Amino acid sequence: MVRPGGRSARVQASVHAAVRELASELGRDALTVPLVAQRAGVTPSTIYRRWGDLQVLLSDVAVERLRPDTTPGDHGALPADLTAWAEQFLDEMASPAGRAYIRDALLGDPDGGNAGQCSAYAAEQIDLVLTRAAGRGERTPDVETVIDQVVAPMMYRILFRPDGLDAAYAQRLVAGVLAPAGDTP
Amino acid sequence: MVRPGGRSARVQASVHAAVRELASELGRDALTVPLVAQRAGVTPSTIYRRWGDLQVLLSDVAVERLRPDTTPGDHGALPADLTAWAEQFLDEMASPAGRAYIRDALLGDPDGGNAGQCSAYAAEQIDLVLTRAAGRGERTPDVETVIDQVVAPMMYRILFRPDGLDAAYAQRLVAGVLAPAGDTP
DNA sequence: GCCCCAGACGCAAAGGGTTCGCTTTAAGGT
DNA sequence: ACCTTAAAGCGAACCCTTTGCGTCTGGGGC
Repeated sequence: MVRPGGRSARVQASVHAAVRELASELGRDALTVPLVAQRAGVTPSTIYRRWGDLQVLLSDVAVERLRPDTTPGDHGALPADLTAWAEQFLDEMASPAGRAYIRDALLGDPDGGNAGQCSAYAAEQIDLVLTRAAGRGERTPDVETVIDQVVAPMMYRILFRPDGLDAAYAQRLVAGVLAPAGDTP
Repeated sequence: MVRPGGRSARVQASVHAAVRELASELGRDALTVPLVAQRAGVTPSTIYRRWGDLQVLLSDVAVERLRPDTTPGDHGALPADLTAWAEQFLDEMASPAGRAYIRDALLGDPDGGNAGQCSAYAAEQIDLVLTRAAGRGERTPDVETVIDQVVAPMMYRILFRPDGLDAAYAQRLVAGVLAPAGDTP
């Protein structure tokens, strides 16, 4: 059990900070548990006991970094809102840093909880955009539909086909999910 | 440079075989480089030099296992062909073993080549199904469209949302990509 | 406000995985 | 048949990982 205000919390914060610092100083591949422990002012065994593995620790830190830090902008209409969000999402996730975080989040993930959290972040953002549009009286697709037809294709290509991803692709996906019926010849 | 018929090829085959054997005997998590090396009749340093890392080696083996071993069945019509293929794909990939292979393939993948190979396998199968349908005179969607709207959503859910995946989901995705226009109220 | 106890951390040693320089072998070309 | 070169074998040093035990923090009960 993690005690929110006690020593455990201090150790966790210190270790997470050490990971972020060292990752930016030495590069992600140079990280080792003893190195992180030293920077955090902690013994390696503490990290091994709490996280079990460097990959699990990196997964934890990655999920923190994948949490969106801004709410989707309001451009007055659903197509503009969703397009802007998708473009920003793709831009962040397709970058080398974004890819590394996604891989780390998926990697050291014993029960799939971290990956599920990432998906939940995107779902929240989309739900916010769709709810706002519905409040304006616009017809909106389902959140699941947007995830299937916009988020999933972007993620698939980020993970499996690193080439040829740009804002135009995000625009096409959004246009596809918002098109009521076959106006994409 | 890998010499196809020489000692390098024998070593590679021997190491790959050792990984498969030990993975089924001891479990995937019990694998270590020295263990694999001993079973393969090779020194550990050989594996480290060639693959650099246990994860890279596992990625190599995983891609081999993700290669489809059967050609998609011919059911006489595109909807039936594509549905059958998607159901089988989802079934194989969503299983615990399939998930483990996908993770391994993505993880130890320095340049993204292995992941790209996985995607290429699926694209080949889909292209075969679509080409056959086009030969019958049926109207067919683009391969890229099928990947975006069928393969990508399945993969996304396999990786990020381990729950609630069944054949019905695959059927819905295929129905969606084959529907000419908004007949999914 | 004090005491108690479960859980977490520090410490240190043993074991095993990883790296690296050097040597040896084998495949392919001349 | 010889030469060139890339890859594998070998061994030692280094570092990461694991584990048991003692100590300490901090929350809950009295």
